Amino acid sequence: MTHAACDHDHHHDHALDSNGIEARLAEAQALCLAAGERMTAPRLRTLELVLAHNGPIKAYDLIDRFHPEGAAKPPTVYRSLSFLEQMGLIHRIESLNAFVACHDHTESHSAAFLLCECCGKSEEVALNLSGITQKALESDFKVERVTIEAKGRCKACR
Amino acid sequence: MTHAACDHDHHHDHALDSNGIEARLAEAQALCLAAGERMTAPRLRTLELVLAHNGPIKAYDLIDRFHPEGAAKPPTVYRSLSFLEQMGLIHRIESLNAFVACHDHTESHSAAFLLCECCGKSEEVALNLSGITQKALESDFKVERVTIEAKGRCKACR
DNA sequence: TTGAATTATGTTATTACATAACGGGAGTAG
DNA sequence: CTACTCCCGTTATGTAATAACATAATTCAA
Repeated sequence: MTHAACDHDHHHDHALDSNGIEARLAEAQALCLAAGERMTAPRLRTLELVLAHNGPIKAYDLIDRFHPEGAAKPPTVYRSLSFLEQMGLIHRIESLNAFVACHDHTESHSAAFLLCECCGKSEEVALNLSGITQKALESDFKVERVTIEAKGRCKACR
Repeated sequence: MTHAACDHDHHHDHALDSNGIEARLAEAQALCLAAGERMTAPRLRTLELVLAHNGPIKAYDLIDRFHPEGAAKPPTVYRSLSFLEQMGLIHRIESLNAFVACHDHTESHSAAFLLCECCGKSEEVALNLSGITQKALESDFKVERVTIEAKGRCKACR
């Protein structure tokens, strides 16, 4: 982790082990199958790298890690990321220019994120959108997507 | 406006006239004076351009417009933008990589934005943060800043 | 099962967004 | 006056994302 604005260690990890990743990849494949979409090799590889990283990861880090030796070309990864995002398998974090695996497949698509500026990890929380929905209504504004990102310090980094 | 994903016109404007801009610039100068900060020429020019634009504007558009002839250097504008943001005079819109003048000097710094994908304009709304605050509390997460951006269609573009 | 349409990938190049680093000048406190 | 701090101009580079076009894989209908 290259985030350290502090001196403590950042090993309060929940990283998925390889079994966990395999399981998530299998779920993702099933989901695509059900949706009539193709989970191709580069898409799967991209998702694997996102899952393996413990927190939001940058597109160019994915590009660097994509092949055992040498980097991928940017469009390969960016196209995969777009697809995965459309499928609801990952989220883009706007305020970080980064991507994180979706951890809440259940809900009505509007997640919020708690982003630790110290350790770089994120927590996805389901949020009631009533506030912004109400304001939009008052302005006769039709909301399509909502981005909610809170930056600060997580429990372990306080 | 180069946003048109539609064919109607986008002249539902509230652009400030030059008097309005002058007034806002004077306010800004007063605010800096009160804060013991310097409102220098490049900062004032940057703010002027942001105010003159009717909606979020990109840094490189500011760079292009900075001088009557020829562009400014990026650091000139980015430094000014940082300063203006710290002073609460402008907001950065994360999901657009763009900047907009702050329209609500009164409140406890957490604005939300309604961003029209059709005409490119934004509306700043004051929002109660109870939802995310509550979630953060549950996770023992210390929130520093919150980004809330809703994309969709404004009243005039429905 | 062949071939046309669609969808996805590979590749090159470019565009867009943002900051590092350094030298110099203007304001200011001792 | 001078040391200090803050800000600016400039060059260079770093980082993020997409345009455009060629090729390959998959699908589906005839």
